[in-house]
Amino acid sequence: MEQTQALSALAALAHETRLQIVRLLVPCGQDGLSAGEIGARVDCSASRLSFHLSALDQAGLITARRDGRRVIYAAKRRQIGGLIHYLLNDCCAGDQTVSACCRDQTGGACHTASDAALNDS
Amino acid sequence: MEQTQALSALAALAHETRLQIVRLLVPCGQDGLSAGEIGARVDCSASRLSFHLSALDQAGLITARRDGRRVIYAAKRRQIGGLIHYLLNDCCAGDQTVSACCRDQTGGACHTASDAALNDS
DNA sequence: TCAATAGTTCAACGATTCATGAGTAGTTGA
DNA sequence: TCAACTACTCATGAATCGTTGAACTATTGA
Repeated sequence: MEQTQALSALAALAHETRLQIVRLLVPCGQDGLSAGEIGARVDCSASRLSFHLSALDQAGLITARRDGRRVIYAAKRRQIGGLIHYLLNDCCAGDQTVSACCRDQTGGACHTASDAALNDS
Repeated sequence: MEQTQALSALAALAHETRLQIVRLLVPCGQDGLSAGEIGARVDCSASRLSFHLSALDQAGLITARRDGRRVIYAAKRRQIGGLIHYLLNDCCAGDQTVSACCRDQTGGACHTASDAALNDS
């Protein structure tokens, strides 16, 4: 993933409704959900929903396909994984503390030897 | 990490200059860099830099401490790791495809059996 | 062909964010 | 105390984003 792509993906996710849409779509996999179903669960107007869906689409985080009179949206899980990979490896250069906290957040503690004594770095 | 916190962290990262600052600070760990050093490497005006640094600070992604006449900024790596953990586990519910693509992006291929045949979901 | 259904697009408005430059505040050394 | 240095705050104008409602397009079935 390139920086431009990552930036637009981050901007797309930095919105409550859109994050909620992604949260809904990921477990549905390729089957996805229709715009109407998403709208019913997300509770926003049709035009607003359409706006957010196209923002996610343009950011490359979801795909759209028509099925009769419905439009089905599905999460592009590989792209989402790619974004997380980018944050972890490109932006944080595979930093051990970041990786450790990414893997394990139970209790908010980090478990790498070198960071056991750190306050909140 | 809570949703509100994650949203502000995502919004903070969704900007080229701020992402660049994080990229600079993570490898420096607790030592961090002074505002002046960051400004020299990031190439933006002092006031703009200050604005971006305070945005990152408010989002909980960096810390500031004074050292003489300098102000030293350091990445809060645990928070950054927490954000990535949130994306992976809360938003994507630990989805296997997302996790696999997050771990391995070589060639852009995913390696879970169930997703080998998927196009780009 | 026509009505109903499912979604999208558009213009308009308000709110927020961004970049700039001027001015201000804290720290140091003479 | 004062000048130099380092960094922040504030006011401004421009640009972007988010929301709304009305109008539009595409599809289906009678």
